Amino acid sequence: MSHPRHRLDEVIHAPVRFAIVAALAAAEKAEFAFVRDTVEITDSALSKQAAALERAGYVKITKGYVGKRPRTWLSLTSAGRAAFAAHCAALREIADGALGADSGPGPSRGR
Amino acid sequence: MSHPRHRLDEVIHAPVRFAIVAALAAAEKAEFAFVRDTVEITDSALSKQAAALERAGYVKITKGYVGKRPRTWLSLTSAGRAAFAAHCAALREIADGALGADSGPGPSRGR
DNA sequence: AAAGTACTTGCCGAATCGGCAAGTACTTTC
DNA sequence: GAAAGTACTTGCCGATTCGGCAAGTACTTT
Repeated sequence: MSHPRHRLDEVIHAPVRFAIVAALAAAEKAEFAFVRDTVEITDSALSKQAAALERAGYVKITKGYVGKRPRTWLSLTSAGRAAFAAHCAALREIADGALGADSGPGPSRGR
Repeated sequence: MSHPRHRLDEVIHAPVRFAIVAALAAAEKAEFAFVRDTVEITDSALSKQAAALERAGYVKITKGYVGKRPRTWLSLTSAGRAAFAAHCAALREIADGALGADSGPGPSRGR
């Protein structure tokens, strides 16, 4: 007795964050600039959303240097990976129909 | 040169509306109360979201009577069905990785 | 006449999002 | 060594959105 929509993760649902998490899920670890270019977002927005994802415990932000220049890397935590998987599963459940929620097919089925 | 996230339909993306549209996609035509119970939402919220979907041209709202009692039915328009399909496709593209966005696999690939 | 059914609408406060611009901490260039 | 550039970060701001609650509408049933 619970529609899969309730299992959607609000943090991951936002289009931008969904894209970021998906990009990270595929990449294992990615540079800030790479994610920014992939998702097509401004520095500012990525910085904010990444911080939000970190706050949620879904992303780990690592800072370091490449040569003498500062770099930031983003990677999913295991919690983030799990949340993403769960979110996708919920999305699929919803998309594949609310079938099974009621008795079955056929329109105009009152209660 | 465009991340699939840009193809997400804002009207459909909202969790509640996504659930409503999905329910309708599976049902062909459904009673207001059926959708409300399936999606687990209040009358007020469904009424508002359904109106929004109608404004977007995605849902058709039909009113009539069953015996002497008023009833409202919701159904997807063809535009709604198409938008839903497109939205799901974009969702999948994103979820299946931003692969193909850049040159290929491998982490730490700068620009 | 009062109550109930089946929604609809207005009001409201809370939360979110992105752009823009300034800030930080270094490094490189002139 | 002062100015400029790199790589983000943060604050401010206006716009939009969403849901709950409660009152309203139009009928019908008790």
